[in-house]
Amino acid sequence: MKQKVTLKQIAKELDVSISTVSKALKDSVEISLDTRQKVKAFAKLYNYKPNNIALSLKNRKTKTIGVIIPEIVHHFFTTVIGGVEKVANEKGYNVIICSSNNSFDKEVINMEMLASGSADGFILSVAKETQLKKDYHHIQETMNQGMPVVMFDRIIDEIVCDKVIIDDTKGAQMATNHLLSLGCRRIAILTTVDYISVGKLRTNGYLNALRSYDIVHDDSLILKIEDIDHCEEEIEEFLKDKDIDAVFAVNELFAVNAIKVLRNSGKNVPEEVRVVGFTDGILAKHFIPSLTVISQHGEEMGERAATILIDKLEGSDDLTEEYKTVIIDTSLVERQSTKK
Amino acid sequence: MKQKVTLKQIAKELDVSISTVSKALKDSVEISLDTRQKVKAFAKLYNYKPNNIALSLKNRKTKTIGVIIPEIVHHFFTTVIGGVEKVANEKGYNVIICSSNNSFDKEVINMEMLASGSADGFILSVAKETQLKKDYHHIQETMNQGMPVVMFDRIIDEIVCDKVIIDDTKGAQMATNHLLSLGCRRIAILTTVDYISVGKLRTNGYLNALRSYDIVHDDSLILKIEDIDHCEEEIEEFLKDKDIDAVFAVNELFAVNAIKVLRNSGKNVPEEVRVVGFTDGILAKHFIPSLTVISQHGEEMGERAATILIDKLEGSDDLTEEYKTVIIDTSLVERQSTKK
DNA sequence: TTGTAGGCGTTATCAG
DNA sequence: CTGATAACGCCTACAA
Repeated sequence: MKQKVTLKQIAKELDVSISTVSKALKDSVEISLDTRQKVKAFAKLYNYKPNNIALSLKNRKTKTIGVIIPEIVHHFFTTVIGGVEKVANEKGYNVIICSSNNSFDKEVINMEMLASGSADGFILSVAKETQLKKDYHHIQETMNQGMPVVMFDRIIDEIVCDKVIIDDTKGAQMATNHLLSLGCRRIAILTTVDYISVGKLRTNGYLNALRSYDIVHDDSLILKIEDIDHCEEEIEEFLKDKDIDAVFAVNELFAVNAIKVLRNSGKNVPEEVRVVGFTDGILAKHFIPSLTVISQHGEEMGERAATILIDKLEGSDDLTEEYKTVIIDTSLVERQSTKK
Repeated sequence: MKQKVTLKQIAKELDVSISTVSKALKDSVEISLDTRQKVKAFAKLYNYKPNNIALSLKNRKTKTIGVIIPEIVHHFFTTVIGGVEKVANEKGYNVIICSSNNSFDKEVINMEMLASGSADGFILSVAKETQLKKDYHHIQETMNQGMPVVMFDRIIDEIVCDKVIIDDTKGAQMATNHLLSLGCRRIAILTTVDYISVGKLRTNGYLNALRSYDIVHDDSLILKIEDIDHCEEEIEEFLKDKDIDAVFAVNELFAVNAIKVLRNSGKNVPEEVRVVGFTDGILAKHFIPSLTVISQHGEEMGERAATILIDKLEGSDDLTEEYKTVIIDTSLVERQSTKK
């Protein structure tokens, strides 16, 4: 079992110095054509590849991006990762992905681990627990150490850094407006508890839309779901005997469960109740009826985040004190769940 | 913007030598209690963290596992990753994930990139293209360089290494048997083209099951789908006017589309046609009717793969020439799509 | 045209 | 008890 070949070994075999080999491999004119060819042939033969670790140490950069997300088994996040990977690979960067599993502690551990030499910068969507706990020292610290951080989707207002988000409020407003424009007036919303930033914003969008139609919102039509694992029960309880003509759900799962519950109680979607969801995932596309949703364009988010991060990484270190917040457009994808 | 603190800096500040600092931080008895405390206090204050890169270089290992999968936006694979991350993190390993996007070239590039210093070993599920092309030099090479590789799910028989798979044949047989035991006799199969290893195996399982019931298989009931993006059309064309009482689909998407097509042509699932899928994902759980499927226990696969890899990484380098193939049990998850 | 030396951050060995 | 030195693999300025 042969080990990896190093410059040193090649040098010894060829009886030249290490730096000669190094230069020859870079086609430096300092080295005679003859030696160059000899070295390169030898290197190819032994399948020489420079050791990334050594390069990282020398150059004080790893050429890898750390991505930390709340859940890896989640279509939206993997879509974003797809976007990140795409531009990262184009620009010669590696991507390390860690999931915090929505745990504050795991987020901190992962971040510190990657920050101590494994990554040059971060793309981050914070854990639920972090949003609840409001403890952001780990993020602040890695930024203080000079590593750029780009947050996306679940961001933290108090932290000053680059951000890529969608306008959740506007998206929710768009969704609700769509229902209103179809004539719906008693629109229920299935949302999350307030400490989830995106849930709160989407609730606000819903309220805005109602207001713009001069409708006074009815608190009994608002369900803030605490436990996503038991959302079906919560939704069932909530929708029971409720007089509504539409549902706006802040994610796919809530939307699908709403349809299920409605159907079980004899109400058809979209004929009697229209449903709009948020996030354009697998379920939305393949469910019957297929779901009208607000698409977040996850891949684009990932691409933008990666572009910003890499620009910062490669830009002159001086003018880095500018932070931008990019807002990705959402769009309404009309499908069967709101058809006439 | 303060930079990361190094031993050197601490040493200078405290006016001691680098090695004293290093030892003090490790609580070496060589160092006086006094100095130890001083150093540690200072280190804490400046939030010193040893630089992973330097450690990697020194120790000749990175403590990270490279995972290469065909698609990141895929529930099964992310489930597996979840399992890998779980045991990796427990054992102090990092996980780098790269997707090959089912491209041979990207698989090679990613593998070489990670192999040249970024990872100590690999967990790999090969790209479609690689299976088609049958070019495995990159895998063989990284193994030759002494890096262990564990393959899972989409494996390559010709490569000798550790493997974690399910018994696809048996799983498919179980699925088909279930349909047969319910009295179905004209069972269609929606499968993939043969070069996808798992597709072929599942087809075999289907055939085995029929054989065990002394049923001669009917080629007109076998659809090998080429283009997964247009599977709905293919399925529609195929099922049109077909006299069947059950469908076995080798993945969720095929199953869901089958149900859709059947319903559109006026056949109810499960009343008139029963459907079984493979892979227990989001769709299976939430579709209406919910899908009876063969569960692959992805998380467990990931855990096993990671355990095997880490054992190999940490085991004595001598007795590494043993390779095992772990077969994870599949199980039938009964849901509505096969209910009476 | 080639080689030497120093350094990236750390640890281990050995000398003081 | 403390410190100097070498080494991990690579690169580069500066000799020779």
